Amino acid sequence: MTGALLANTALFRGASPQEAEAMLNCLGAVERSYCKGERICRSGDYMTDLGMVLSGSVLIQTDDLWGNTTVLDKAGPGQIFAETYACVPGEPLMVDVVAAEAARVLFLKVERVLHVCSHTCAHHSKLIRNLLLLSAQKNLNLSRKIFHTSAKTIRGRLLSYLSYQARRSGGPSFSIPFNRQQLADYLNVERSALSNELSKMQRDGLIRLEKNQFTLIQDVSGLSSRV
Amino acid sequence: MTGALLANTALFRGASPQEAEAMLNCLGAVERSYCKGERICRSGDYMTDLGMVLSGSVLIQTDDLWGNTTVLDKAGPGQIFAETYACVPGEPLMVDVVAAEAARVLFLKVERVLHVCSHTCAHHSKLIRNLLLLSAQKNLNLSRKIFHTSAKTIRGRLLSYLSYQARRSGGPSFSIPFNRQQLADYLNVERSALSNELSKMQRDGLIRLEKNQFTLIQDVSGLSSRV
DNA sequence: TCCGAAGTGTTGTTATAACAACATACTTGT
DNA sequence: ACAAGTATGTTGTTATAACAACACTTCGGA
Repeated sequence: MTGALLANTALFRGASPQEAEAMLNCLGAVERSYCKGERICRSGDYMTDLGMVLSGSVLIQTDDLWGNTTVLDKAGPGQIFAETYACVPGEPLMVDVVAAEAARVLFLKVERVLHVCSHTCAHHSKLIRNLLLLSAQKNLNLSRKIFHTSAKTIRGRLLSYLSYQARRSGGPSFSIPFNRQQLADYLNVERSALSNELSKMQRDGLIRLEKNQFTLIQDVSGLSSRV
Repeated sequence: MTGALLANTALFRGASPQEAEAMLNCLGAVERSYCKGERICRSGDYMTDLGMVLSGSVLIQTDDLWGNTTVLDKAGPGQIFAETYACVPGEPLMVDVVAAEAARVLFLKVERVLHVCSHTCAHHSKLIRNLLLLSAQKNLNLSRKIFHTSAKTIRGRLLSYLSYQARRSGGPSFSIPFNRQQLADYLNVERSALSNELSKMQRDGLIRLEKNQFTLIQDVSGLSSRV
């Protein structure tokens, strides 16, 4: 029954529902259920398994030195978490994982994922490639975030981010997947300061915006080519 | 002759020099030489190969919207670069790679790395695991940098970074692998402001420092446990 | 239709970091 | 031992973002 769900995940992509389900044995799969708010992994834990959300959702969060909790990420059905830590033995978890709502989680032993057991597991090697792909993609996302937050000013960060979105959309007009608060969090700035700067940029004729729809004006001749 | 070098790299770890060299055929290896300053990869390129530095060194750098060049990383003999992009088809390079000095670079087709060719390649599957490990490690490094630069104040960033270093060293005294400028770059702040804040923190009795040797005072009772 | 909640924009004040400029170490080669 | 260069710390000024407080808009129920 979980096979159908698994076959649709990025991790098991390429396997049929039957094949996916059949692999679970090799992978030391264990399923657990959690109540809303329950802690699934705790900062400092050493992970030997990666987690895959089967139902509900989990939050990846961290408490800073002063006890403020920040949500870093959210994983829903079919998405995996803690896989990075599980892949690097001896590296303690730097975050907490808690259930955002009632959730079922499947834990897979990374050791078993990485070492092809026998020829009965047809898609095992595809599984490893999928995991590498996920890791590389996460890598790029992290790099991009660092890239977009490296500018000192809010305007600089916005231009970096918006230029990227424009390039990715293939034109000067595009919409972004964040609301203002989320964009502020992503760029690591204050929401109200962000709103303020967006207004100024519109007044300065750099952009036009309507809700989440942006247009980059003045394709800053000569600048846009490289960045 | 390159076998001995290869066998010592993180990517080929586990293979003997002979085995490593023998694998090069399967991997579509091509060696290229570059003069100092020569551009090896250009922002926007689509990578099908990962690069491994055989000799010399290369810089991973980026030009921002205003043309300022920032060095993001440096790769020396045995280290690889652009592997993340090569692992995610269709994702254009966001950085430039240039030779920091005269350099020889080995390019390996990621497609060939990921797909085990035949049983003659004994360590091919180990190679994939090595690549995944490298990717996961890079991931953690990026996450840590984001983590340490998420605080709004310089002091907050320093406390985050220094607490981590203390935890990792297993005690309140430790030395760091950065000079002031490098630390400032890492934390994304101004060098002189960093120096200033370090002095203040010492005056405030939070830390003691002597060159790159730090001691965290007042193991901030109650706070340290989680972070 | 009205209410409340969430999202967004605006403004003024305050805290903070960037910046510039310089003084003081500390290296390193000759 | 000296000079030149690099690294680091110090200070005052200025630019900028955080913060707080509020007005305005959507939007989705009740």
